Amino acid sequence: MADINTALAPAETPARSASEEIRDGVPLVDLVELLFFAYRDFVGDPDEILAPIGFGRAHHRVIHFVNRHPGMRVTDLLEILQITKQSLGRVLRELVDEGFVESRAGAADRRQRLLYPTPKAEALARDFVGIQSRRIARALDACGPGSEETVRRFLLAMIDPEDRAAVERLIQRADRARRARHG
Amino acid sequence: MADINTALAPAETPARSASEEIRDGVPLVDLVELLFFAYRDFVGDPDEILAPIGFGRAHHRVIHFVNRHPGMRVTDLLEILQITKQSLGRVLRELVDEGFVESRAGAADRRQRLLYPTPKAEALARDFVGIQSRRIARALDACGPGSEETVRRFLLAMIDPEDRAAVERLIQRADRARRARHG
DNA sequence: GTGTTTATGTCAGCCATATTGACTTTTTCA
DNA sequence: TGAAAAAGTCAATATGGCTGACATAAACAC
Repeated sequence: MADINTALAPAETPARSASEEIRDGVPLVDLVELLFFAYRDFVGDPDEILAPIGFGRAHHRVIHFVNRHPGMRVTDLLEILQITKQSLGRVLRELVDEGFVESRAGAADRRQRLLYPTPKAEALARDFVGIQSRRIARALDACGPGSEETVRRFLLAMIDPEDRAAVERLIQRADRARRARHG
Repeated sequence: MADINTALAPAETPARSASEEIRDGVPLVDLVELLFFAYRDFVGDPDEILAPIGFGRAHHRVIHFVNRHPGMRVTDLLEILQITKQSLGRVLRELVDEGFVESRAGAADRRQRLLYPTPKAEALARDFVGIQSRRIARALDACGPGSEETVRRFLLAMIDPEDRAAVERLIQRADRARRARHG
């Protein structure tokens, strides 16, 4: 198992793998671990809301994306979550059965099932985004002014390049729709 | 289900929940989704390395932390991963059986089992950190100078306040040990 | 129009990772 | 000497994934 890091190291620098790289005083391996801990607590937030109603994190993800991007096709959701339709199937059926998600045939293409949140799901999704946004707002407060844009660019650039444009379009479309509703 | 966001809104601002908050032009909900996509791809990186050897993400996490913090107690690992000892048990047994982790009794307290990586695990861990560090380095390149420290502070502040000091100590101790080894 | 492709859904079986609860062994320590 | 701590184990269960096979309805291509 050859170490491709050392193999790629430029000749003029000392043999030092990317795992030992330090940038501006910050070892990158520290950021690897901090991202692990940050995400661990970030996804733990919705658990308090989910536990009483008997839903899990899979339900949280579906409710979030269906609420934020109403009218999304099943295929779109599969691509976002990167799971199989069989995996999504069970979760989605429960959400439809219990009145959190509505599935309507597409107007233009009636094969499609477009997914919409019910008022129950909208309330739940607001709570999810609320608790996670407050965590993010607190963290940005600790970073000084202008950090919002730095963090946004960092997270976007962390996404696989081939998916990045699609994610940007998805988010921009959702923001535009929200502005149209609320000003 | 009362919306505690609006309940907490200061009187002088319009009634706008945290889920609609915009800071410096960046809607916080965008950061919620970007963090989801960023982490999705970030944890996908090690899969390429794991698949051929029949290990999963649970094995990755254990190998990473045992390698980065050698001599860690089982209890420490349980607290970091926030799983039960029964869950860890199976994964750890596999890693010990296949010669990736060594478990030695503590010198001072012989009840403790201190965990050490074998050379095999060290090589694997270097590859894990390498591939994830390269993703982070690429992302930092997209953020301009000084973003390293902003991102570090952001991620640290995302961690639950009661765990933050422990995480900082853990990372600082590992960095000191690494400097002692490599200069 | 007929045939292929697409979007969706479903059945069946399986795997990885997590859980709770009960219990044991070894060792430390008051 | 007895309680408490660190670790390990057995059993049963839940969740959230997976592959493979197959079905249906609608769109589309020729």
